[in-house]
Amino acid sequence: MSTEKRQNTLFVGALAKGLRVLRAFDETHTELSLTELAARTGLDKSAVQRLANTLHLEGMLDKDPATRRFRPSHAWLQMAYVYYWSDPLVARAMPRLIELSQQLGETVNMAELSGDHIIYVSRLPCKRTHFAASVVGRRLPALSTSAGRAILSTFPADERAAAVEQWMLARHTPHTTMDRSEIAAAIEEAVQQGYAVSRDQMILNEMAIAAPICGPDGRAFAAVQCSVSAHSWTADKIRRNILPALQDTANAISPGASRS
Amino acid sequence: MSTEKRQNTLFVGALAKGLRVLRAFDETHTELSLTELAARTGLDKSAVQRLANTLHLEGMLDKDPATRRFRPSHAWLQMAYVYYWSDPLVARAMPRLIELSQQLGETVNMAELSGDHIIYVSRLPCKRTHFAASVVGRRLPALSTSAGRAILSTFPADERAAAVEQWMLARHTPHTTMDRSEIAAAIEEAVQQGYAVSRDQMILNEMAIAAPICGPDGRAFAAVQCSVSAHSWTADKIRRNILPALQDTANAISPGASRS
DNA sequence: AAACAAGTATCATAATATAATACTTCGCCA
DNA sequence: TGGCGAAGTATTATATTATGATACTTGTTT
Repeated sequence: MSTEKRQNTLFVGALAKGLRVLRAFDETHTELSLTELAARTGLDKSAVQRLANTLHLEGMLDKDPATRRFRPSHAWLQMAYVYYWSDPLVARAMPRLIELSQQLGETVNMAELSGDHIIYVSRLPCKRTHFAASVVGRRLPALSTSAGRAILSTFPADERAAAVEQWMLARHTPHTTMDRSEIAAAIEEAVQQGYAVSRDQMILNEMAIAAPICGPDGRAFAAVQCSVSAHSWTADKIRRNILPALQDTANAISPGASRS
Repeated sequence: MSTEKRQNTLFVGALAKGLRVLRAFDETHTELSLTELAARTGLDKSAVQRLANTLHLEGMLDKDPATRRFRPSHAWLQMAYVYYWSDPLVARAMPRLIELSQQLGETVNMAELSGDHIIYVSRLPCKRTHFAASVVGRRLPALSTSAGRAILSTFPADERAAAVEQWMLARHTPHTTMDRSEIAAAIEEAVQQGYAVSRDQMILNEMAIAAPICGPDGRAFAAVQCSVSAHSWTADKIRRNILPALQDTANAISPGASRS
């Protein structure tokens, strides 16, 4: 794309284009034809033909013989499997997250910071919920999530300020906070309390509470989060019934804490 | 690799090599240096340098600035996220799997057939368990799993026979059944009963029971599975306490069944 | 049945991936 | 501390190979 990359002899354009084909698939584009791929990637029809064909032969894309449309293959799931083994936090956290979800009987998630987004790494749904809330790998703007705010609350003040100013925001519900000073206030509250609570940010009637998972330096890179329905919970009830176990779990996961 | 692919003008070698770099990572190789990548892929050092660098720039590989080693990035998780949206079975199954796991209080999985393997698509762990058993995307030889056998049990007799004969087997525990006639017998039992039970196949002291998720033609392509500890369960208790709900769930998920 | 759109195949051309090599940095052991 | 060796990084001439225009085939629509 940018000239720097193209000029660089250490950059393999064909590979980058292949990845662009893979990235053409998303939540709303789960099955794409050749021409749709060409349109979405901005690549030449012939190029897409060759790239998609290669990805198909290599098992990265399934092809419906009837419609000739491409879909993500099981290999996309396997990539997550390999990721899990590569992330030491997951192995450390999993047993405690399971315990927590059993104890609370409510949906428990773990999220990691990924640029200015958080990404859900582990999800243990306990209640029927909106599909997107039960699937790993989802990325959301960190500023709009309790997990992101909990993580940010462990950063030095200047970094917090920079993040609140610059990190992206996107409206997901009519009540998503788009006012950055409000977000700053929420984060400062999290700094004081050691946890973050949010409401109606991503889904209506969803309340979430998150506690940071801190490294030895006190800086968080992940958070344990619990989301509940506002129909059956209040902020106060959450603080009384969820917060203690949530915080214990986050602390137990934090590297530096004693083993099991 | 094979000459057919290389000769084909519709095959982009550079992309295939890039994928080979990605596939160099697995459970036991979660972090690789340039030279290790070259060794594992069989590619030239310079080629790996260019490919890995491209994957890094495109956000597919993280690079530890200190050790210069590459690791799978969060993008690997996002691929799973996109996969989930592309697989209609997942959306259909998720709420019922959650319900089932809550009802049973035991680990519930959904697996799909993928060649001669099954792949875990959804996992709802309820008890502390071995890490690999709590992570999606794991592929296991279908013949050695209750899910695989349950799926196979819905196939016509000749296909069952061919699978039992040809599909791969791998020893995972001292008790993994390596005798194909024993496996054939287990599958015939599943044909009669409509579900499959297995024991000690992948993990010692693990018992599993699986019911097929069938298409309108009666042929299964996935299964709901429940795994429990042999310390607290017997085959009989499983049949009494787990099977009914498990089968109801599998049937409810099967396309053609009435909605919700 | 005709017309069109989408998928597939072919090919000359030039762009670009290649791999040899040289350079730099890092870690190890004397 | 200093020097050796291995690993990572950068450069370049060469020819492999990706490109995209074009022609062909299929199958869908009106």
